[in-house]
Amino acid sequence: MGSAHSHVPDVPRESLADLTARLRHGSRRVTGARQAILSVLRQERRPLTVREIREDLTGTRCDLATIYRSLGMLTELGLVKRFDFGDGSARFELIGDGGGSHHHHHLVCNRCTRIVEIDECFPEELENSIARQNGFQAVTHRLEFFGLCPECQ
Amino acid sequence: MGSAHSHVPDVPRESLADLTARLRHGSRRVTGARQAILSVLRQERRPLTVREIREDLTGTRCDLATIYRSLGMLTELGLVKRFDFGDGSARFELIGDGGGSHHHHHLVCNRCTRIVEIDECFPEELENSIARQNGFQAVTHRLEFFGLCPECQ
DNA sequence: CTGTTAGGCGCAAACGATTCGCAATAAGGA
DNA sequence: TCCTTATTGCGAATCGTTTGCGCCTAACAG
Repeated sequence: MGSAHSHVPDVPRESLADLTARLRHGSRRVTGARQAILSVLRQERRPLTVREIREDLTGTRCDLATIYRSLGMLTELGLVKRFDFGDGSARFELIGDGGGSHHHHHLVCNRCTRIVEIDECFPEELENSIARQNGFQAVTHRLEFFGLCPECQ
Repeated sequence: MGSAHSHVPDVPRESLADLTARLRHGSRRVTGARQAILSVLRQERRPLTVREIREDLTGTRCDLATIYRSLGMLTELGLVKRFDFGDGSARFELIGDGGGSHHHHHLVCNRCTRIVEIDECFPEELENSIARQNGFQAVTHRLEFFGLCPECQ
């Protein structure tokens, strides 16, 4: 399996330029803070808390409120997705461009909070069936897995 | 206290007496506040926020801190389960005794927050496979559905 | 029934995450 | 470069939840 520490840039990641282009496209200003935040999210490809993001900011010092506001805006623009692991703080992850594998879930270690991205998903047919049975529309789901990672067992 | 002969609705619900017995069994005191809280949870068979619980308390006035502490204790004892719908406030639901309706999920309306209990679950084999693939142990999941209920469409 | 006592309770203050108001600042276009 | 206005920083405000601390009372022995 992929090593844990060394960053594995084998996955196509959008360049910062592309990201800021998407910002402009959303008629938002490309500010230092936003570039810095995007840069952090782009390097760590996993959901980060606001505090983690701030600590990862190199050089650019940035107010928490600004990070919150930026993440809110980036989420609205669809550049970022918000996850909730139930520990009281939201996490934010950069989601790839265009049609790609947007939707995914996570497997979180209960002890060390190591996070693994999971591609398996709740069966679509079953979800549709649930929606139909209850007369609901536009049904989505929130799904996360928790357990003990190999190192913590 | 010897109530409960009025027409208690449908689904088999543990009596308050049974519940308090379980409290005693956990060597916890059976106080007025706890009985009141259990009573509320027993009537509304859905995850309730702390604020909802307090508003549903009839007669017994009860401090928020007490409700939080009681729910924490009841959760530890396994009488209550905590759910998180990602709206910032935790919900608590009474879970039946022994073999009953333990594990289940919810379908929540995005507009009116109406909640439907869902019995369908993430396929166990798939979950095991995910655990195995990643070397995790004791894997569980958190799964909730969101959509628009019939009335809100 | 009464006294003892440790677990519970109410209240207020503390907390951590997130949001808001407002004046100062800096993108981006003219 | 100048101007307009989105954005930032800072402090204060919110919100849900937790905690410290005396007072109170359920549980139990006598």
